[in-house]
Amino acid sequence: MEGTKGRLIEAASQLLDSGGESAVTLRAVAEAVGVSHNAPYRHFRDRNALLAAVAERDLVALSRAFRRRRPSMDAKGVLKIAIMHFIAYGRAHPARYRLLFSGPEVCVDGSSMQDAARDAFDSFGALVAQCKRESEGPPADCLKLAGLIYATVRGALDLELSGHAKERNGLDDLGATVDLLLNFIWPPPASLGAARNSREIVAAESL
Amino acid sequence: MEGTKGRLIEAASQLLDSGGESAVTLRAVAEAVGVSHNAPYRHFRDRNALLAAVAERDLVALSRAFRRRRPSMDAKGVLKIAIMHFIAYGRAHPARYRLLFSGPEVCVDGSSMQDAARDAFDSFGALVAQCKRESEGPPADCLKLAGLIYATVRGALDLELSGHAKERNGLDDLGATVDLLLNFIWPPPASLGAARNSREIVAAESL
DNA sequence: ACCTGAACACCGTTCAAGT
DNA sequence: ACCTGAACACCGTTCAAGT
Repeated sequence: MEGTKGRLIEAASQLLDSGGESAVTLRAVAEAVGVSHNAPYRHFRDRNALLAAVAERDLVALSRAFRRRRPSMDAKGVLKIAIMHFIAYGRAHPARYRLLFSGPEVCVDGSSMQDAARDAFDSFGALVAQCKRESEGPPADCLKLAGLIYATVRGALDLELSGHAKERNGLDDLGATVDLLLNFIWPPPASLGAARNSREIVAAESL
Repeated sequence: MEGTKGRLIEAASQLLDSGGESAVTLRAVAEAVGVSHNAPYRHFRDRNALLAAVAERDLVALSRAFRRRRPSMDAKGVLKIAIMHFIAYGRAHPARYRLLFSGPEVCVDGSSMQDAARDAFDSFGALVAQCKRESEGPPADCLKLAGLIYATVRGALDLELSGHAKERNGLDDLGATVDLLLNFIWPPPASLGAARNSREIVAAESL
């Protein structure tokens, strides 16, 4: 983590947080680290490669969070915590979050960032698989289910970060939107008249 | 639509399609229209304002598509067509699509782009409301439902456009992902052993 | 192996004029 | 009201050297 390369990545991360992507100028990054304005070219092919390195580092951190064990919790709880961690990351570092998913501009083909993204999704998929094992679930393919949840969380978070999530379009409460989806997939125990048929009640008992 | 202003917007749109956002340089736009490199400043406050104008124009077109009447079709069919239209737009014009939702960078506060975005979502919400009226649905708030569907479609489409949707993460088929969600919300008629209880069968009859 | 300084082409933006 | 040309500060990138 020491060495100029690591410090360049760290400086770029901080500039993303403080000023957005447009503030991440190779010259500003270099100055923050204390090297000449083109020293970064000894460590990264170009500006996009530096941004990709930042993204990869965050993806690895997300993967690790998704894989964290929580012994005293059921699978659905673990999944929800993971989702909330993801949301918290996006809210705290919107510019970096956007970087992870900003298409081929940054995501140089064949880079290790692709691997990191795959790894993060796999870890997420494992959480969904565990839910499917523990709860009475729908007959849907587990992979498709993970993809659906992942897409919804990302979509709702993107909408919030772009300022398009307002009260008037039912997206003001990110947690509520995610809960709505999860409750469609794994209906919760009967309560408040939400139970509409015996299947749901049986599912509730089986918890 | 004639006049330099309209032609600047059109030129910017084409540059977005052909070269991505980084290709939309005020100088390139001006040259495409045949004016001097800073004539755009007579029509737009700065580069972001021009991009916002492109986004607003696309949002208006989307609104209109969402409001299009389709007399011989049930509400769920109309909703699915609207979603597919949205997806087709994103696939055909990825850079412009991304522009619609790229946060406060482009979306100048107080601009009419905000209004256009609200209008587009309202039109979409009306389609969902019609579905709720026609089909036996869940007890969820209609606005929240529209928000959930909107977020999922956007999330799945974003993932596809950024190249993160692969077969291995269950997001390779955008239509399938959307169907999966819609079938959770409004269970389809019994078929292929998908019906699990009487509620679903009753719902099927009521179509 | 890593860094520096000068240089090039390009860009957003401003300003003083022009019609 | 709309446009032009020159100018400024800034940026990514390259290159010839330096240690």
